[in-house]
Amino acid sequence: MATAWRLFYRDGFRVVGIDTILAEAGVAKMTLYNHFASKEELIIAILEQRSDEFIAFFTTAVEAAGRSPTRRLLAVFDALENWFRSDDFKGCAFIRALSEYPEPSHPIHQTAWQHKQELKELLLRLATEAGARDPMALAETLGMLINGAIIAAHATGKSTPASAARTAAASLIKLATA
Amino acid sequence: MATAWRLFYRDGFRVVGIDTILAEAGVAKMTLYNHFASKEELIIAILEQRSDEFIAFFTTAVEAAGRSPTRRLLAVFDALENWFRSDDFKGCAFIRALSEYPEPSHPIHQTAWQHKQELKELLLRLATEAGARDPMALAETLGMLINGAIIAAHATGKSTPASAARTAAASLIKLATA
DNA sequence: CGCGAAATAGACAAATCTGTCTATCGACTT
DNA sequence: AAGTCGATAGACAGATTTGTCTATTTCGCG
Repeated sequence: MATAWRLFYRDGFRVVGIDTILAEAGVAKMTLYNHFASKEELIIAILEQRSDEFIAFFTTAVEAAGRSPTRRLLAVFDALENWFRSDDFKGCAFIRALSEYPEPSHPIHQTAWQHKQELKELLLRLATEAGARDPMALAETLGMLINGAIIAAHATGKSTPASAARTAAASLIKLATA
Repeated sequence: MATAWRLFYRDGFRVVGIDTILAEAGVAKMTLYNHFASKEELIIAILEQRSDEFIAFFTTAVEAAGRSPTRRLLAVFDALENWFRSDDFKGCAFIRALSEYPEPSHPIHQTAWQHKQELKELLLRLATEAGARDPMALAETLGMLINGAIIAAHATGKSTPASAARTAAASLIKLATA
């Protein structure tokens, strides 16, 4: 699964074949198909695993930011910047999965979107902590800002979209809690 | 090219084969390859064509919004909502192209990103008109908001992200021009 | 030590992919 | 009316795709 993740994230879900993954991982084909019924199920399992790791990554950053609700919210954007700076950053696998499987009813599309919803729930909790007038609206707005920043960082290869998003987020938080 | 666009947008660039497009369009294979050297070139030509149409779509909406700079900026978000409401809306083909060809140096990736840059330049002009203190920063922030809204609208099938983004945009514009 | 379960290599099916090539046909122009 | 240029159908190459099947080997555990 580690090999599958690496290749999928590097090149894309559709373009990477089962054979390539198996050859690189040194695993026989039947071993894979004894654990997963199809490539689709493998992708879903990987996305679910990565979703947990990702939420944990942000949660850790939030917890390390102390108790100030605003600071905790902004910690998400600082974590974003660190992520953008990592060498193998190639955008968000979930956004990319949404795009590679554009049909909203597709299981992979839904799994990817579920992750985005979970992240929005984290933002919702933080927005509520911060005493926002409309926490749901604030969470959704910040979520959109985050996804937009990820796309910009991916295409440009720079981490600057994170701080731009952070600045905007700070303004929006201030307005929403004033 | 119309058929190619329809199928690519409906199902994805990688998943739709040349043969499928040709069969549906009633065009011979050599005709295609006399005009384009490869599938990649076809995709790039389509993206460039759609980019022009898209910029025109937003420009028209802006011009129809009158002369108030703020209203003109917000007209972009109203146009967004109309777009989300259309029946065959399946997200942004350019974001999807960025995801399907995740390598930033890939010609298709670059073409798709170029469109996003052109849209940002439109926003930059409007932000300058509006007298923003840092027009570039405002344009980039609004651009991120737009891309985030597109993703949310695609995954949920609803047009509500447009108005959420519009509200946030209105706040940010007010702050940036105060 | 031996048994059972799991992993392995590798052939195989059946379909699909992009791109090339040839030979025929049709339409437009001079 | 003849010649030219482009479109067409369709075969073809060569590679690749997911998933199945079989037969062998390896490993862990009692």
